[in-house]
Amino acid sequence: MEDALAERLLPWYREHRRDLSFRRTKDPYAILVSEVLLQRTRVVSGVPYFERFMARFPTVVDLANASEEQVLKAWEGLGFYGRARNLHRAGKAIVGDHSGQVPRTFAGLRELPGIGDYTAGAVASIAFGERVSAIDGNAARVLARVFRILGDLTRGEARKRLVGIGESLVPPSDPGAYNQALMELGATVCRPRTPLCTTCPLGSLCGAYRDGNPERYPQRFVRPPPPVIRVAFALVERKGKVLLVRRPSGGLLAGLWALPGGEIIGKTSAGAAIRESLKDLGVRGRVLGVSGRVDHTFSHRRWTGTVHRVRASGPTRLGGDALWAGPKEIQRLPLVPFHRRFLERGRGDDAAGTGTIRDLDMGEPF
DNA sequence: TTCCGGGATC
DNA sequence: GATCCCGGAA
Repeated sequence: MEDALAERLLPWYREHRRDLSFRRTKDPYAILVSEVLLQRTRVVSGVPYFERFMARFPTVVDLANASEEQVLKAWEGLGFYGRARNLHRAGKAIVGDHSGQVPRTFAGLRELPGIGDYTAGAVASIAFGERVSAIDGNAARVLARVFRILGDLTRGEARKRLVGIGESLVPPSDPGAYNQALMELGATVCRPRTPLCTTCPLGSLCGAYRDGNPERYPQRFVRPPPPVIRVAFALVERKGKVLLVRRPSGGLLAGLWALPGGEIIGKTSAGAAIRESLKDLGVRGRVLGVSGRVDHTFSHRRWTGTVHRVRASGPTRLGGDALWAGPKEIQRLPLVPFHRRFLERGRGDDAAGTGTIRDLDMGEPF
């Protein structure tokens, strides 16, 4: 079985692999970028980001010299923004501690921020030919089916079995192609639902296929629906500019610029919540009405609520984490993706279809 | 509209 | 064990 898998996988891969830009490079830095960028991200949605990222930061020195804001801007829309910050830190470490050379071993790569077992294995095998495994979700699904691994593949005994089997199968020659082949098979043939077993190069090497129940693997576990959290944001206008605040450097949407506002605690009204957050920023004004709705689901919580137009009055002195943004800044800054549409729609009259929010003290100046 | 899949960190 | 997003499929 050991060699049989690789022997079937490699010819299949040469024939069927998708022609993707990140597969055309041998530059270890580019491979590292692509692997971080594809963490928890589908290949098709990651590719345009990869191309833009490499155009923007062609070398690790360019990345290391960039500001965190510039890196975040290139990441805007991809999600899991901690990845961007970690990749930036990794770039600085490569330049600062490794003479600008990407570490050539699994162990060396594993030390970099944002590089876990998967990414270290992928870069070590693909860029440097080290015989290590790289088991992403696609590869895990293939192995779970071939070897009929039951249980939760992310932890415990099932995880151990998966990793043990995965490591034992990596061939000494071209482990990078082998790892990519396994992942590619999972992505395109051994799909989560309705796998294309009739065209699979593994055929009856696969235990689940022989049993006639490939979809039984890997086992799925119920994911409880995320808690719904009320939010309210303010679209504050003054002299054609809009008020933005920088989100904290840790946590949700870390480091992105956003409309002021956020989660609402308890029974506070949306209007009151907005007045409160603007008061904290030293901004005075009046809430005019609702200009849109937010309904956005993250990994672990769901935001639902409203965006309110606010007319600011009087002068304001803003700190470093707040600014009045004109069109130029709106274009240049990394923004919360689902806030951007409110800014680009411009001054937007109170949108129809959002329903009228009855907030009796709405128009009060504050 | 809901569901689901895809790694790392602390 | 809890935190961190998005887009395509259903």
